[in-house]
Amino acid sequence: MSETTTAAEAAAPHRYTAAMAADIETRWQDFWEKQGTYEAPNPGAGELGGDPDMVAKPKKFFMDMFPYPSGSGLHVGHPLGYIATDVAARYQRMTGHNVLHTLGFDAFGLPAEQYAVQTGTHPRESTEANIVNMRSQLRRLGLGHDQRRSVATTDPEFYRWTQWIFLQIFDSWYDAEADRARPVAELVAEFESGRRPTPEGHASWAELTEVQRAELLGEYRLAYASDAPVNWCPGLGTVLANEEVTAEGRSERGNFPVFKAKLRQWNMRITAYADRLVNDLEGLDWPESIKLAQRNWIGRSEGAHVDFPVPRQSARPVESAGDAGGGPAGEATISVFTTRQDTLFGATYVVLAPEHELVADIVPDAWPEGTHQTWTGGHGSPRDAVAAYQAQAAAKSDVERQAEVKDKTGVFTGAYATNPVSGEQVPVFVADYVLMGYGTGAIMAVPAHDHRDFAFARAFELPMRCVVEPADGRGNDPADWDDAFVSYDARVVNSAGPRITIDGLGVTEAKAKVTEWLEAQGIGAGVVNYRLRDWLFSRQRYWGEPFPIVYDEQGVAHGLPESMLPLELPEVDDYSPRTFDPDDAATTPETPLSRNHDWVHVTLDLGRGDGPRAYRRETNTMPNWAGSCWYELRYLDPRNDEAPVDPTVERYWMGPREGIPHGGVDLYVGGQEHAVLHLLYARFWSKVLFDLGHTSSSEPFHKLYNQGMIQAFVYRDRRGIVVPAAEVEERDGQYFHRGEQVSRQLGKMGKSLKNAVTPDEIFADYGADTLRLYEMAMGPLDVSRPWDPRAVVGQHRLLQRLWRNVVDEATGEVRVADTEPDEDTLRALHKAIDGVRQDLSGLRFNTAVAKVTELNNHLTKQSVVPRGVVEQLVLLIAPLAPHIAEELWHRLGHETSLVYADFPVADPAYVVDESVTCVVQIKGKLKARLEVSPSITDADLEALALASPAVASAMEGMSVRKVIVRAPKLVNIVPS
RNA sequence: GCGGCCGUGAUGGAACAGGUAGACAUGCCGGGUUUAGGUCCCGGUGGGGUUGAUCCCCCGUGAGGGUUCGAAUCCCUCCGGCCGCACCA
Repeated sequence: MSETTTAAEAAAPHRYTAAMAADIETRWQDFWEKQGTYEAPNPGAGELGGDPDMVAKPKKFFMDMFPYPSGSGLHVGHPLGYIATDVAARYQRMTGHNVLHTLGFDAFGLPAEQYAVQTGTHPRESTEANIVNMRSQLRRLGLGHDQRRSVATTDPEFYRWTQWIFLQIFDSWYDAEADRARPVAELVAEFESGRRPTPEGHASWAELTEVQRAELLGEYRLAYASDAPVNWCPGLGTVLANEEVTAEGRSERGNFPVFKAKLRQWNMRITAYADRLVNDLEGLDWPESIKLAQRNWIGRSEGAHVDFPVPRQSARPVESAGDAGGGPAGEATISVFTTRQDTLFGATYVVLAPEHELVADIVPDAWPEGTHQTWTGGHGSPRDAVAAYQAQAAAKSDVERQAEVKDKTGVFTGAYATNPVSGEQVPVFVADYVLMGYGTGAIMAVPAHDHRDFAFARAFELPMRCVVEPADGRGNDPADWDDAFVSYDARVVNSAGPRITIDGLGVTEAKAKVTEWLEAQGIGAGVVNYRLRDWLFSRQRYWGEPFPIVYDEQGVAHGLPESMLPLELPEVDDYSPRTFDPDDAATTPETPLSRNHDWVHVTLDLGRGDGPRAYRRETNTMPNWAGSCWYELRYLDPRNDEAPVDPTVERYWMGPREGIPHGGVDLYVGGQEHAVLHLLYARFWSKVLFDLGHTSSSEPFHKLYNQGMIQAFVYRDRRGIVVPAAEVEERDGQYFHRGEQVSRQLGKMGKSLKNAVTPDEIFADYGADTLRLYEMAMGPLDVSRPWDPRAVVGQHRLLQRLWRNVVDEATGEVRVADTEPDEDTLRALHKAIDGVRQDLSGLRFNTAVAKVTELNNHLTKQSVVPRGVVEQLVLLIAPLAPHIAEELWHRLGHETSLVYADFPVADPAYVVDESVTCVVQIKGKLKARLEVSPSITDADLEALALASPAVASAMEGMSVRKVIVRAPKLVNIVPS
C-alpha cells in the first residue's frame, strides 16, 4: 500500500479500504470483548450463570474440532471451519437462540516435546506461548467465541478431570446383561455375596488372595493393564493404538515401522461397547462416509464358533478353561469362527494361525502315511516343518505379508480334525493367511465358497466340495472353476449327513438351522465377532496426562483418591522420548517420567484404611486423544471444581431433546481424518460417562460436518524443485519463476510446498471481513478447493459497494434515503431474505454470499438507496461480515450491537414474483417465453401458450398430440 | 479386490423434489475516471452459425446407451479422479 495520499484517495477519503477495514475491525473486536457480547449464560446461579431471559431461549451448542497450538502459526486453510461455525452461530443468535460457541486447545503432544528438545524450553512454556499467539490470530478473524469457556487440555485444572474420568473408567466394568457400565464396587459386592460366582477356573472370592482378586477384577475393568501384544514403534519410542498404525504396518505419524511386542500396557475395553457404537450411529446426523468408516472399523460380523475335535499329541494337561477344555483326555478342540455355518459340509480342511497356541499340542512325531509331498514343505517331520514355518512367519513384517496376499503359503501339521457334521477327517494346516488377532485364530476352510481358501486349496491340491449351488451356470464341480463361488442368495446342496441335513435350504435358513444344531450339541454357538480391538491407552511420552495410578509392593494397581488430583507432571531432566533404530524390533520402551526417581517412589495414604505406604507411580502417560474425548463437556462448565460438569448445565446444553434421544452437541465441524480416531474414542467415553450417570447424553456430537481442505497451487521448476508460490508470475496462462518456466499443480497448503498464505497477509491487503466472505464464498463447505489469490478481491469489492450504498465516499455522510422502496426492490429484498435464511440454516454459505451479493448489486444500480432495504441487507450480511455490518448499523443510527438483532423475515407476498417467466417447449425444446401471473391456471396457461406466435409458427403443419402444463413455470407441447 | 463419493465455461462454483443449464465471483475483452497504475466505476463474456443490428438457428453438463413429453439430475455400460477398508474367515 502506498504511503502517500493518491488522487483517488483524495477524491474518496471515506472509501472502504484495507486500512479502514482494519480500523473498523479492531474497534468492534475491542467493543465485543469489553461488552462480553459472546458470553452465553448457563442456567442456574453458577459463576457462568446469567440473564434468565437468555437462558429461557432455545439453545444451540456449536463446536469446532479444537486445534493443536502449533508454533508455526496459521495459514488461511486453518480457520475455514471456525469461520463457518461462527457464521452459523451468529445466525442462530439473531434468530433467538442462546448460542454457546468457543474454542479450546488440544495442547498435549509430540511437537512441544521435540521443540523442547531442540531449544531447552519446557513444553509448558512453548505451549503457552503458542496458545497466546494463536488466540490473537483467531481474535483478529472476529470469531464470536465465549472466551471464558476456552480451555487447554494441558491445564492442570482441565487434566485433573481427564484423570478423574480415567479413574471412573478404571473403576467400572461392563455388565453385559444390563448392557451398560457399572462401578467395580458393585461387581465386588456381587462376588462377595456369592450372587455372582467367580468365573470357571478361579477359586471362590473368599479364597482369593488380594493379588488374585486384583487380577480377576482386571479382567473386568474398562481400563486395564495387560501383556497382550502391542504395536511397538522404536522410531517414535512409544507404543501405538491400532488406529494409529497404517495398513502398511507403519506409524501414521513419522511413517516408522511398527512391530508386535509383548509389553505390559494400559488398555481401554472399547470392545465392550462395539455393539452400541455401531447401533447408535443410526441416530446421528453424520456424513455417511464417516459412519461407514466407523462401521468398517468396528467390523461387526455375525457367525458361529464351531468345534473341530483333534487328537492331542503331547501329554500336557489342559491349561485353561474355554475352547480346549471340552473334549475327553487326549483330545483337543479347535474352535473356529465362521460367518458361513451353512457351508460346514464343504469344510475340507482346517487352518490355524502360526501363533495359535494349540499348534504345539497337535503336531505328531511323524507324517501320516501317504502325506502329500507339497504339504510337508520338504521337511522330514511335522515338528520341523511347523517350527520352520512359524519362524518364517514371525520374521515377516506386515508389509511382506501384504505383498504375498496372492501367493498363499502354509504347511500341514500332520494332524487331522473331525468335521462335526460329516464326521470326515480333514487335515489341519498352519498358514499365515489366518490371523491370530481375528476371531479365534482358526478357520474351517471351505475352498469352494471362499476366495482365499480356494487359492490355498489349489496351491496344496486339497479337496473341494460344492455345497452352495452356483446360479451362474458354472456347474457343480469346483475342479472346473477359476475361483470360489460366493453368494448369500443361493440354495444349499450336498449337505446331507447322518446327524443333520440342510439340503435345499437357502443360505440364511441353513445358517440358522446349523447354529441351532451346534448349540443343541454343545459343539458351537452363534456369536458376533468384531474387528475392533481394545484401545491401547498408554504412551512413553513426557507431554501427556500422567496416569493417576500407583502400584503397591505386590504390584497391584490402585487409583489415586480424588483428593490427590490433579496429579501434575513432574519436572524431569530430559523431556525427550527415548527413541531407537526404527528397524530394531528388539528394543523396549523407556518412559520419560521414570527418570524422576523421587516422583516415582512415594509414600502415600490412599485412604484405604491401611495408613501411609510405599508406592510406585505409573510412569506412562495418556495418549493425545484423552483430552479430546470429553472437552465438549468442559466448555459447558470450565470452572467447576467439584465435577467435570454440573449435571444441570450438561442437560441444558447437551441433553436429549426432541428427535435427538442421544443428545449431544448441535453442530461439530472438523476434518475427516478423525473418522476412526477421535470421533470413535469420544463416543466411547461419552457412553461410559452416561452409563455411570454423570451425563444425560450418550453421544457427544449429534450433527457432524466435515469441512473440505483449502488447497493451493504448487509450482515446480524443471528439476521438480518446489519454488515459492508468491514469487511466481503468470503470463498468458504459463507460469514463470525468475524467468524460468515452472509447472503448476494442486496440492496441500503449507510451508513445505512453499505456498502457504497467512491470514495476516489477507488482513493487510483487505481485512478480516473480506477473508471471511471469500472463504465462505469459495464453494460448499464440505468440498476441497484451491485458494485463488486473485479472486479474494471480488469479496472486497462487494464490501466496497455495500459501503458505498450507505456512506458517501467523498463526505463520509450516510447517503441513504427515507423513501419507500419500489416493488422490484422489495421483491429482490424478500427473495434474498428467504434464500439467505435457508442457506445459512443449511450451512450453504457459498450461495448465501451469492444472494447477498445479488441484492447489493441491485441496490448499487438504484439512484436512491432506501434505508429500510439497506438496513435489512446489513443484517443479512452480519453473520458473514460482522465488523462492517456493526459499523454500518451504527452509522445508520442504531445504538446497540446487531449481534442479537432480529434476523430479517421474508414477507411471502414478495418472495413470489409478480409475474413469472413461463417456458414454452415443443418436445422439450425451448420455443418461447411468456410473462404470466404466478397464480395462472393450467387451462389458461395452455391456451396462452398455444396462442403464442412462436408456437403457432413452430407448429405449422403439425397437430398437437399432448400438452404438459406445469403452471406457472412451464408448458410442453408434444406434436404428433 | 470390496465399498463409497465425484466429473458442468478459461477458473472456483450455481441449478432446492427431473422442468429456461452456467446464479454469484475470478479472469478476459471493451469503455470511463485518473498524470499513471488498480484494491475504482460501467458494459460484455459457454461454443458455433447468421445478421448492418436487435432478432433468430444449431450444439453443449467425462463417453456411449436407456427411461421420460422433458435428464446435469433417474437407470445401465465404459473412461477418469478422490476417499475408506483391505488375507477380517
